[in-house]
Amino acid sequence: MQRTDFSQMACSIARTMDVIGEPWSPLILRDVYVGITRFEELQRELGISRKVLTERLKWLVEAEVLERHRYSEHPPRHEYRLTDRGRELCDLLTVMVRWGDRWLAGEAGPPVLYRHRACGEIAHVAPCCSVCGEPMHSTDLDVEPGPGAAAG
Amino acid sequence: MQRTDFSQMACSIARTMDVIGEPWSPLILRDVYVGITRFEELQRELGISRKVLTERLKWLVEAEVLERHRYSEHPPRHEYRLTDRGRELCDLLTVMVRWGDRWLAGEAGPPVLYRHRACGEIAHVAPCCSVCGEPMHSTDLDVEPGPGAAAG
DNA sequence: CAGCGATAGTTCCTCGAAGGAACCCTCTGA
DNA sequence: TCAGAGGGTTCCTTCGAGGAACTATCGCTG
Repeated sequence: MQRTDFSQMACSIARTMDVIGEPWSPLILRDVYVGITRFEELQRELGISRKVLTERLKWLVEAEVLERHRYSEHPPRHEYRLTDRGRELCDLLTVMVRWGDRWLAGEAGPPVLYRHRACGEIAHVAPCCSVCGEPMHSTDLDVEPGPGAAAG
Repeated sequence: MQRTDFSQMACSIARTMDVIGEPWSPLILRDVYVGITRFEELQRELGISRKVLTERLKWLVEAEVLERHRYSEHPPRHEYRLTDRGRELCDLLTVMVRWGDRWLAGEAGPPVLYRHRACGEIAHVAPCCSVCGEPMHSTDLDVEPGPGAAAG
């Protein structure tokens, strides 16, 4: 996709960006998430070039974020579905939404609102600590080498 | 940067990807976050082309995610710092890390561990509801049009 | 059974962005 | 006065994005 190979870097940000490191992929995932699952629909909705859409879908299927599912044999028809991996990527999308809403939405306000089914309220996502449950921001973290760190 | 203009779309994912929708920007932010703040350092650390680094830094400064700060008059020397906007983008990076750790780290395990300063434990970020505090995944959400939705 | 439309791509062409190497300028310290 | 670091800029090549046109299969309708 891009010239540099980010997938081999010892960094989970780089490896994630290797999968969705251009703007169309997250938008494709968003659309699949809301039920726009077919090639033609996606192309119309996004206004993406058919060529690029073909490439991205192939890439996302290879990355096991989407799967291509045949829903009709005659004629052969496909739809794209989120895998578990893909569904968890959508959590990342909700965090993107939050940042975009906060810093880029401007006067008009957020284009979309999210209602948390569990509590019934309009809400946004907040980053919390998996251990203690308290808010967890990048400024609250200390970084340490992990088992997969490059040999030093 | 890319040919299509994502900044004008009525979607906070698109607008966010307009800012960091290629792999280098998140890596630059990560480095600035951990204290690698100068052009030469960044270039060496990332292995990025000087030309592309120049472009990305300019772009991130324009997007008000970084600011260029002169720390020496004679000779003129600069460092790049995170703005508030940028610091909040780092929260997004921690979520990317989490996904990458989970799905792309493989046998070796995560390259980096994060210790939550508040509780002292190695932890990862978990998406929670800003209202009720319970876990909030993309599958727990209902989507509604917001004030900034395109006229329909 | 001819023609049309929907689905799902593929091919071709052009232009801009990525990568890399080389070059430039300023200032400092030996 | 010359090497070296900091911080870029310029130039060249190649690859990917975007867009338009083309292909192929099947179902429906007149």
